[in-house]
Amino acid sequence: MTGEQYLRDKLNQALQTGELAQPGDVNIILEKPKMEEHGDMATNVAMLLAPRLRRSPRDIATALLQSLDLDSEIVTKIEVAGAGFINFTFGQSYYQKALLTILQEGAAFGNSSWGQGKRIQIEFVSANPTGPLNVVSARAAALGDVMANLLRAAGCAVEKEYYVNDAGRQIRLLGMSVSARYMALLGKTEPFPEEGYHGDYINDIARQILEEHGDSFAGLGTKERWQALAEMAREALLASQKEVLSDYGLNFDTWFRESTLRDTDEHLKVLKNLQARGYVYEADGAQWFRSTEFGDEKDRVLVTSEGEPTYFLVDVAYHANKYERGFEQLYDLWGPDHHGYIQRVKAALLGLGYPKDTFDVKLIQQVNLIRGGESVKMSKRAGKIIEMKELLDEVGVDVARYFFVARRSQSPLDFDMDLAKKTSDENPVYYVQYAHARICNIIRHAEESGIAFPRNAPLELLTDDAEISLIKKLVDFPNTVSKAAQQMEPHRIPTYLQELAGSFHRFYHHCRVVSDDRSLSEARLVLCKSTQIVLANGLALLGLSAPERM
RNA sequence: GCGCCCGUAGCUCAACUGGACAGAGCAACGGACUUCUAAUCCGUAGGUCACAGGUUCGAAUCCUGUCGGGCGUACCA
Repeated sequence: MTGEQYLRDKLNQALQTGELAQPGDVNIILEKPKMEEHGDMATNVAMLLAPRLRRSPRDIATALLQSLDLDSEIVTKIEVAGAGFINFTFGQSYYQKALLTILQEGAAFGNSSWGQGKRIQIEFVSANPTGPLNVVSARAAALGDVMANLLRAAGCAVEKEYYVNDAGRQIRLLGMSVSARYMALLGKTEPFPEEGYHGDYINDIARQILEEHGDSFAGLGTKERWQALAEMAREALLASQKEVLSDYGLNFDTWFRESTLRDTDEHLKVLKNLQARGYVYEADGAQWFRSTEFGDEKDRVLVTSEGEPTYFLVDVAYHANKYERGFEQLYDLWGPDHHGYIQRVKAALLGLGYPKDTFDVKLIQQVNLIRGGESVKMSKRAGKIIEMKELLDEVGVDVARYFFVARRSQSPLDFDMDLAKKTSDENPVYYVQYAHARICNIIRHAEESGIAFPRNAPLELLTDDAEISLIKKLVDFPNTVSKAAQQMEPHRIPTYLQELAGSFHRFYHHCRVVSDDRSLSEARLVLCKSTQIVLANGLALLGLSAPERM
């Protein structure tokens, strides 16, 4: 049991039995004070009760302490401070023993059961298979993967999904684009589509198809050629997307194809469902959804006047399909240019009767690549994009993932290529990894010096400030992980790891681990091992390697 | 015009969702390698939390307005 849980239980007990007994629930907030003088854990519960009890916060705090029954081994100091905070200080033995929990739980340390096995699906990247993945996809990929890891650690049953838009207009354009290039390679002219794809990769694909299949497509009718080439190009691009993501350490549980919805007319069933519920009307020859009834700005078209189902309708069917597969909570990660689209999807899902607040969209803000102090302009239309693969080749997987995850996802990100490429102290990734490698080295050195890892180390010897503050940081890990999961804020993990690594490096310089004092060496080895576990667990959540040597 | 996101140290970002004196890294300056890795550590300096009101015991955080930056506002996907 963590110290926080212990205090929470005791406070609840005091609030139910003592003179301050409360009829209603009191939401007790316990948190780690910023300043060390304020102890290890503080609560503002007295201030929250003050208006209800019509007594001063300090007065309530004092009374509360009377009915609070705490083990003096665990909590060594309690005080009422400031406007009415109650500050608790844990004893050194509490912290020393906490190390045993870390060793015991190992790779599971940091996990919690908060999610209670809730079935969650998180869908991200989902780029059209009409081109290579770009750096924005790389950011979404890192964030989605880490969010999934966090939710899993918090006890949810999470699946990662990639939605493949393998049907519709953009695929037709892809086929026409490739076809134009293919014919050009054969010396024949075919007009390039107005809104076609201009990137060099289109040419590469055309050339590859020519090499593998010769000129056999030239003899087909135009439409047949377009379709055949569209399919081949689509599958080739999809395969290369999968490859890049896999190199990135990201493997999706499901690749869901839009065509499976269209093939089974699932979008039409959804349309009927919405009609049956009275949310569809006809105007100007099109079928409209009354999304304004659910707070959207205007109603939205489901079927065009030409009789074509809109992307929106298929997308609604897709999300309905997710629910039908048994997921209780859906998350999508979208680019900032789609924010206007959120409301209408939510509206449609409510219209279909799915529970409120079970579908949420996290917007991932754009990525600004900085090279030589200047931002690199990207233009999709001109085919000038920075490919994810280029980025990974240049800076490596660990650095890329770390940089993307270290910032709040809703803030635009300046990605400094020059900084990312530096293998020096300016680069924060190595700071954390170095701490891990350093510990591995200490443990190796201890073994060489004849000190095996101790079964029962005298942990009470760990009393130095540097040692205790390192342990405090370690003990905070589970709390950090579950907060990050609950708020869907991956950036908390890099921030935490940065601080933990700092605590460790400070300890390293202040306290020699392997020394003539065998007992002390053993105790410090346990501290090192515990730190190693937490660093490794944290790096694993981020999908980064935990190097044993650097 | 309307809607969403953002504005914190010279730069890149935190601040546990309303808590106590706003913290890190980089850059600058000054120190520490005969030691378990100096990819490290110690110290100095750096702030009107964009601005103005409001809400309350208490605001970087909530509400209103203003100013800046980004994005969106299709019977496209």
